[in-house]
Amino acid sequence: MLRLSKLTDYGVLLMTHMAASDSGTYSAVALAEATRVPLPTVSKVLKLLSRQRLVESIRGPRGGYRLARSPARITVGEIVRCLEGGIALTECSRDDAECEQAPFCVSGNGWKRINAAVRDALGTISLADMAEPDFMPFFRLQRTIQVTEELS
Amino acid sequence: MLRLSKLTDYGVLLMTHMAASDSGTYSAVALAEATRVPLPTVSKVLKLLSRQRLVESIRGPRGGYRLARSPARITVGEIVRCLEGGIALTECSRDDAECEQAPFCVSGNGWKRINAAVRDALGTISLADMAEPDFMPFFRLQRTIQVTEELS
DNA sequence: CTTATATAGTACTAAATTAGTCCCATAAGG
DNA sequence: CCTTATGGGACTAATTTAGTACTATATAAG
Ligand code: FES
Ligand code: FES
Repeated sequence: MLRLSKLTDYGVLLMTHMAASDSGTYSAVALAEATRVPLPTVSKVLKLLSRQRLVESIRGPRGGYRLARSPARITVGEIVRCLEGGIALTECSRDDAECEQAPFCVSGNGWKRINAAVRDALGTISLADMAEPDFMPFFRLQRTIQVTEELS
Repeated sequence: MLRLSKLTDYGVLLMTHMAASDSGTYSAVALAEATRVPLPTVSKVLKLLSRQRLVESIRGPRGGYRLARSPARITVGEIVRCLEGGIALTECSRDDAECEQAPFCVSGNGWKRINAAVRDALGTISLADMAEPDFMPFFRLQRTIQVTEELS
């Protein structure tokens, strides 16, 4: 299904929640209740997010998590990359490791290009966009103008 | 990793091979040898592709598989949809089934939009593009022009 | 009509990945 | 201190995916 893991789904959900109602910091418990995601899982996801500094953590009583940057400056792509460990549709398109059957393969660069397109799509949508209920993405048009200028 | 299944990878690989050297029909055995993918697996993939009429099958001696349409008219997106059973990054974004935690969820439409972007990216790249070794995707530029015109 | 070749369908097993939970360590406020 | 909260890691269960095998069906050639 070309699916993201549930962990990633949760991650975006949690962060979007934080972006939507910005009451400063949230404890894992509070987020679990608000989103109906099981607490241990919420905890796990936030820990992962905090390692890559997508959220900041405050320990101790009155502690919790808060977004590390403003929602507009955090992209869905970053969250995906953090929780999935990269964005690569196929082995061949990973930046490291070469595919074992490269010598017999004609597809070569195609996948790399497709990946770039997907990364681009994910990298253009911010948490602020996700939190906006009637979000209509004109991101594609923005790109358009940009590229068109380059063209001429 | 936001990965496609290996089956999908194989599918694209096999069909790209058929697109590149169009010697009519290929038997599963021939394709397995050419691509170094294990025969039973090749067989499985081709069967799946044939059900959705992405390849045509000819039974009996001198039989095999061939592309159902010209390479330029088959998109990578179609192959992915066939072998992954759809293109949906999250539960919420599937056309059917509603996500169970929709009532508590703020992300709402965001995923649908992201999916549309990904689908768009996959649907714009054809087998002919994949088979082209030095494929430089101007697909985005093509879109650009298109959209720009609409803009005015 | 018989035989060899090749796909169709399906069922099954094994492997890998992912999800989810738990425990203990650490930090900080009251 | 003692309570609250995160940090890290390890572990188990569940799900998904990969791969294989077997039987049935179609067809071309002799
Ligand atoms: S299949 Fe990996 S390089 Fe093409
Ligand atoms: S998490 Fe499913 S609708 Fe938002």
